[in-house]
This record gives sequence, structure tokens and C-alpha cells, in this order.
Amino acid sequence: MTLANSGKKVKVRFAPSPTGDLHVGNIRTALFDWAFARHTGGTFLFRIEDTDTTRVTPEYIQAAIDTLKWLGLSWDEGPEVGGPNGPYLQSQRLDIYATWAQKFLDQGDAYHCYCSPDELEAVREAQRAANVAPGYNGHCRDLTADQVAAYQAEGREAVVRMRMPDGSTTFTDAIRGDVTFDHKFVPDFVLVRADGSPLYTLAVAVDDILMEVTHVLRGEDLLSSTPRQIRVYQAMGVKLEDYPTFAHLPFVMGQDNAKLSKRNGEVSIAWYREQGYLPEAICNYLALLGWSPGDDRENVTMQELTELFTVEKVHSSPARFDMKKLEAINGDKIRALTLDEFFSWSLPFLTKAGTISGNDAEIELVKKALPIIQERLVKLDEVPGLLKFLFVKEFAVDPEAVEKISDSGSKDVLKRSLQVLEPLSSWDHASIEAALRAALIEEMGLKPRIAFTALRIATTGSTISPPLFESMELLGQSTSISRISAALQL
RNA sequence: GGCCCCGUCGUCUAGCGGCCCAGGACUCUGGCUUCUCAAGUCAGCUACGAGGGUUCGAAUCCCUUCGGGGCUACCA
Repeated sequence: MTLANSGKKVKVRFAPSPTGDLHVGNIRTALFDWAFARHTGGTFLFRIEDTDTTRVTPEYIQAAIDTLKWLGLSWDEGPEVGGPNGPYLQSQRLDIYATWAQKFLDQGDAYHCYCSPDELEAVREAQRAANVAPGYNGHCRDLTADQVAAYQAEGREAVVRMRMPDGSTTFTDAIRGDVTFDHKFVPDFVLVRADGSPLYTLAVAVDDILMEVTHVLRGEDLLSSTPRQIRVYQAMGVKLEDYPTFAHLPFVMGQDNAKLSKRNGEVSIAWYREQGYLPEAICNYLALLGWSPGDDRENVTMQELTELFTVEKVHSSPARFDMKKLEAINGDKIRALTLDEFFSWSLPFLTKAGTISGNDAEIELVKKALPIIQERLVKLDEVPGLLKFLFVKEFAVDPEAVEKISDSGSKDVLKRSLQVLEPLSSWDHASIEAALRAALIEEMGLKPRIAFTALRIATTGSTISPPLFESMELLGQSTSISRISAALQL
């Protein structure tokens, strides 16, 4: 089989099964799907695979939609936007799958299987014991009418099983090259449950064909299910050139080299959002997991990603997720924000933390203060902590810092500072700095580090703060002075 | 166990037979800068899993082996 679809307009789909919040691995797949569609000028289709009704919930479906939107991965066909091949929730397409399953039955490609779960388990058990390839043993492949009648008389319910012919399936994976599976290791598989609901293997294959998907970029875990999908295409009568091209993306692993999960790192995108990671940082970092532009370039915008992304540059080997690198990129992206953007991103964190209530005076002060903290944070959730000193009603010095300003040397610094700050007529950071340096450094002969640490603690309450003179300017003359006076009493 | 995929610094990667006693980024360590913290900047540490081939020459090609992972459901 050769690479199909060479001449057609590209259509890529992202088709998660929302059995929980979308996680890092899902998003990396979605990102590659999206980037590939955009790069080729093709269509990005978003489909919800909710055939497993016991695990998929409406909440998870909505969360998946919201997450994709938040990340900026817009789709051309799918939930909310519609499209020519809808509906895009598999739960709304049940009749379609049923029709095809019936057709496969009529054609003899599929058959009813009356084996009970217990019986199947017993077969597998025996196979394991005998050390042979496990899988369905074909028990119901060629039942006579009498045998069927007997099973039905017992009240047994049947699943629909696909008949795998002898031979093998070879397909060309766009990332891994030719992959072959001998059908000896691809047992007859179930298409429809006893209750009549379709399984993934049926729904995914039918939909990819009906929705005219040309490229399937998905996780490596689905690699071994590919021959089953191809078998469904064959039963559907799809021409070889209309098969989608498969590209199986490498895994995103956790620190301990196991598939990423809650145990070895935070995986839910909702968590990253709450922590204050920017969507662009997440996408930039994830893009680097299993793909690279081919040179030393690492900082890419979403736009650049769509220009640079090709499947040829995707790796075949798995990548470990590294929070530190994500943090570094997030810091870079935050620093690259315009002031307006930085403000918009920060505001929700400030109000949620209760640092400000959101009135005009506060907003104005926040806007003035943001520039001095922009290069000092890694995540947006650090903003409230850095600006808190400007807004607290009940100011108090950090208990651990109190002892550092209770010595006589510090008191001298604070006293002398008051003397020069109180008469200061122009309250801007340059004037404040000039006055303090003249008095404390030149006149008293103190080391800047010593002198300013005392003032920093007194005015901001902590040994760590944004630049001191800018902070005092923002704080205002009267507040700065009263805090210094108060610190003298500690 | 069987089938399939994968294997370059701690991590992400560049590398497609000579440009590589292996380059970049993150982390880490040390220096500079400095009012703290950051940012910036300089330097350092550390890798081709192993063994055989092929070749004048291999991280790059072949084989074996070891290691990791996935699948092996009326999950996806």
C-alpha cells in the first residue's frame, strides 16, 4: 500500500474520548492535528468519541470543547460550528453505525457471536496457560442455523464480530514507515456490543471515511488497532486511494518513564490554566515534545508553528514531560507580553486571590505596577503575591523578616530615611533613590545591600520584592513613611 | 508470554557516511552584573545502551543483544 490522498485537500481530525479532563498527551495530539491542518491549508475536524457511555460525561465533553478554545486551537468542523458531515458527537450517529454493522452482517464480513464474557475469559485463560497468542478463537465464526437457534433459545445475546481473513495488513505510517501485522495476531474483533451500541473500532473507521478524513494523526497507543480499522474500510468497500494516511505520534511520558498520569505529574490542562500558564507557552512547549523545526529554534508563536510544522519532522520516539522547561518557556512568553496583554491575563488572578476588588483606583495602580514585576515571574499565579504589598489594608511585616530590622543598625537606617523622605517634594523613584543614596550610602557609608534591605522590609514587608524605589513610588509618600515609622516600633 | 513501536547529555532535541574527540535549549554548578528576587551575560558538567559487522571512514547502513513502552476488552 502506498501513501494515499496525495492529491486531495487535507482533512485532519482530533477525536478524543472525553473520559476525563483533556490531558497533556491529548493536547499535544490536538496541537499537531491543528498545526498540520493549518500548515497544509486543510480542514481541522473535531469529533467527540463518546461511544463508551459509561465513562464519557457531558461535563467532560464541554470541558474538552472549552479547553481547545482556550488554547486557540480553532476547528473548522465539529461541535458548535457544525459542518457538512455532522453530527460530530458519535452518540448522535448510532443509526449510521447500526446500518453499517447490518451491512457487514449481510455481506458475511461480520457475524453474530454468542459467547458469553465468562466463556471468552476462560478461552483467554487457557491460551495464556498454553502460551499461545491470546484472542478470540473463532468459536462462532461458522455456526449452523441449528446452533444459532439453540443459543437464542438459551436466551443468549449476541455481539457483532468482524471476520479477519487470513493474511496480513501492511500500511505506511507517515512517521514510522511500513508496519505489518499478521492476522494471526489480529483476532476477530467486536463491532457492536450485545446491547446494540457500537465500539470504537467500528465508529472511528466509519466516521473517518464518511467525514472524508485524509490524515489520522493520533497517539501511538492506537497503532496496533490500525489493521482493524483498515478491515472495516475494506468491508465498507472503500477504495484504497481513499484510505486515510496514518501517522502515529510518540507518547508524552512522565518523569518516571511511564505514560503521563496523575501520579507522575499534573496532566489536566485545567490545572495549568489555574497555575497561570499561558496557552501559547503550553502549545510552544508541547510542540517541542516529539517535534522540532529542524534547527536550533525553540521559541515559536502559534503562527510560526503552523508555518513550520510538518509530519516529516515528527519523531518516532517518546518524549518525557519536563515541567522546568515549560516554566522557562512560560516565563519567556510572559516577558514577551505587551503591557495590555499582561494586564488582561493578570487581572483574573488578582481578583480571584482577593488582592484587589477591581475598582478604578486599584486598576490604575495595577497597571503602573505590572511593568516592574513582569520579568520576575514564571507563572501568572505569582502576580498577587508580588503586588499584595501595594493593596493590603492591614500591613504587617513578614514574621521571618522582623528580626532583620529590629537591630539598632537597621533602626538608624530607617530613622535617617524618614528624615530625608518626609521633606521630599518630588515623589518619584529617581528622586527617592537619589535622596536615600546620598543619606545612607554616601553620608552614613553603608553598603547598599544593607541599607536597602532594611527599607525593603519596612515598606514591602518582605526581603524579596520588586525594585525598591519603584515600589515606594507606587506605594506613595504617606504610606511609605507611615510604614517606615511603624517598622521602628518592631 | 505473543505481536508491534522505540533507544544521542539528567530532560527536550540537532545530526540522515567524512563539516561531530557530537551543536542548541532546559536543569544543575560557578563567575560577572546588581538595592532583594528575577532578568541579562560568561563559563563549566554531562550523551551516540552494548556487541559484532559493512566501509578508507559510522551517532548515521546491516545483524544480534539488552533496555523502555504500547497492545493483547462487549475501553479508547
